Amino acid sequence: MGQRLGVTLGDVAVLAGVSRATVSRAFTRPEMLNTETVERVRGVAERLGYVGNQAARALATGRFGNIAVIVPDIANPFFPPLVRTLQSAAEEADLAVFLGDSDESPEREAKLVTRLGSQVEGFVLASSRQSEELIRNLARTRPVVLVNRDIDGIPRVLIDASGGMTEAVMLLKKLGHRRLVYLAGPRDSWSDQQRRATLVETSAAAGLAVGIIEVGRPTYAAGRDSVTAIVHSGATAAIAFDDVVSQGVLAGLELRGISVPRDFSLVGCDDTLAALTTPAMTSVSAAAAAAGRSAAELLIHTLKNPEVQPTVITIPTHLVTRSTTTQAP
Amino acid sequence: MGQRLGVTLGDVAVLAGVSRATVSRAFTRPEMLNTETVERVRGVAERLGYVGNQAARALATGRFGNIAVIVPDIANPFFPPLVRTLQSAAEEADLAVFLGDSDESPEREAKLVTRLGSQVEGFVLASSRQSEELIRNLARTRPVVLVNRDIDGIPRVLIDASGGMTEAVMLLKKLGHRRLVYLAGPRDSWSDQQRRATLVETSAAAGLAVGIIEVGRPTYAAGRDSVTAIVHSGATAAIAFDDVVSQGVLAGLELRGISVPRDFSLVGCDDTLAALTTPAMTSVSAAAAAAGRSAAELLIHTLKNPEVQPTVITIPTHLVTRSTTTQAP
DNA sequence: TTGAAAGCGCTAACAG
DNA sequence: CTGTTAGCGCTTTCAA
Repeated sequence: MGQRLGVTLGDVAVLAGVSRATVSRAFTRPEMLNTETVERVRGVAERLGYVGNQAARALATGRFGNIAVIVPDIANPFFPPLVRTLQSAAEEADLAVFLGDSDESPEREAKLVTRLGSQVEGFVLASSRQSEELIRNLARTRPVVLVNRDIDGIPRVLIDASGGMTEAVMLLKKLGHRRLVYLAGPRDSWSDQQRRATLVETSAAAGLAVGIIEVGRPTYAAGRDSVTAIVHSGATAAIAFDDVVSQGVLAGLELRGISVPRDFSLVGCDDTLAALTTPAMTSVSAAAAAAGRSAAELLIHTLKNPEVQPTVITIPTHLVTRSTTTQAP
Repeated sequence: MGQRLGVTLGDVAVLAGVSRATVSRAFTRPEMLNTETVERVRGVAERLGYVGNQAARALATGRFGNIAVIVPDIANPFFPPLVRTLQSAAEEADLAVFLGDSDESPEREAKLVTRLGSQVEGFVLASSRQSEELIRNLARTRPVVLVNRDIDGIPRVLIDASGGMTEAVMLLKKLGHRRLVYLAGPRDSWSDQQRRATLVETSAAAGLAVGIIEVGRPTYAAGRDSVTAIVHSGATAAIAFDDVVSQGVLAGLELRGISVPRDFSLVGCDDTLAALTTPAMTSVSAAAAAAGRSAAELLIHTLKNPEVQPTVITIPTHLVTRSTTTQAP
């Protein structure tokens, strides 16, 4: 059996000379009670250091006061700002947040979801790698908000990279580049699919050739190691899935004595690291912090109004031109 | 009253033709049961999609199956790798993890702790900004593991920067620098206190002058803005509280036309960003990922053996020499 | 405005 | 090996 581990509502009740129901109400429905009763009860509670037991409350109400955010890789610089604002917004609504890192694996993501499912009000799935079916099933159970995943009928916030990507292609064309490569990210990432598709279309429309190099998991090392393939491709400019990859490419290029932007132009994505490198990278903006806040607000709103139509919030992007793009050699 | 929101243990029980206790045991103590009973029960559970209710379990056992990790700023690149390994290790022990971001505020940290206190087994406080007293009180309640905070009697993992710092001072001396500055971080950070103290001592011993510039919250902007003070100080080399600050300084210096390392030498700390910059920064190593894993293991171990002596794990550091340190001008 | 009592879903003695 | 029973701490009808 569970053993007592702190001050309980009952303790407060006896000391305040009221019933347990009254103590409960003093916190959850003070307007039902005599003002002085509320004050007395709260005073006693304070003195005793009473902290409500969430588990018991959850059991009684069916509400947990928790949400979960799942990300593929918290070490990828895109996610920390997102998680940060998310948690901050959640805190304001008195929600605690579980963090799950799926390590880019759909299976681990699914496991996290079931593990957390029994103690959260709702989920924010950021860049979910799971199948649409699984996500739909989950969403039937409880509120789900997606970030950078586009599933009809489920509330979501999408960072629409197509704007920035298109600008990038146009810029590169104007600079005289004829042959580009896209350093593609994880295949089950919606962001990658969108970026890839935009790039292919826009390049075709602009009359530019575009090769695709799969780097898989978007890491610095993967970017650096893709340089061989880049050189092989004969391209004079590259657009990377994200800034981490892009930064790896930058390093790999320099390692080979290929100077950026003199010999080669480079565009990143997400603008997470771009301003920090030397030369500062041209990158597509991505407002991860804003996305986190929107996701939290969307979830909280859905929690309160379960019947609302699924909303989709689109965050537009643009190209931030810095020093890694210039005239084709 | 709470309303049923899913398949309960009772549902499984009737369908499997056993008591609820048996269903419970089929999951928590299968060795007590007939193998075939276990299989039958689990089969039924599976078919029904039964997922145990954590709140109820927690209420009955007093155990929650959750831990919390609190960080001052998840967007600071030191923490994501730490949180990542922490969560991964926790997952292996079937513990879910709450993430709290205190935004460098002791008050918010305290609030998070009380908010989460009623649903976690234990805490990992990373770079806690709280008073020693509060932490001691908390530790009386439930297991607490500290990261980069040195409180006697509480299990902790400390990244000991003194090794790397000392090497840095020695290197700079050898390179002919006579006057250094330390770009100091948050005052209530143990790491800062340790780095500051080491630097002052070592420099004195080495016969070098060392100025201290407070940058407060360790951000890129703060680092960049500290350059005026650096120039004023007359120093020829700087050691920064962390790589974020250091990177800001690097940018600020370049902005003023001060070339690193030609005109000025720079050492970062934590080695989070150092390898990524151009020029690559000399920095003190810091193994955040290892710290996260150790912290998780320490907490899990404490959870299982409540009576053990408080352990302290010290992670040594060293200087990683790259390109931002050279002969004094 | 307050109290009594039932119950949320699960676990753990204690019997058998 | 399995069932019965009594809670874990809280909320919420229902009555007073």
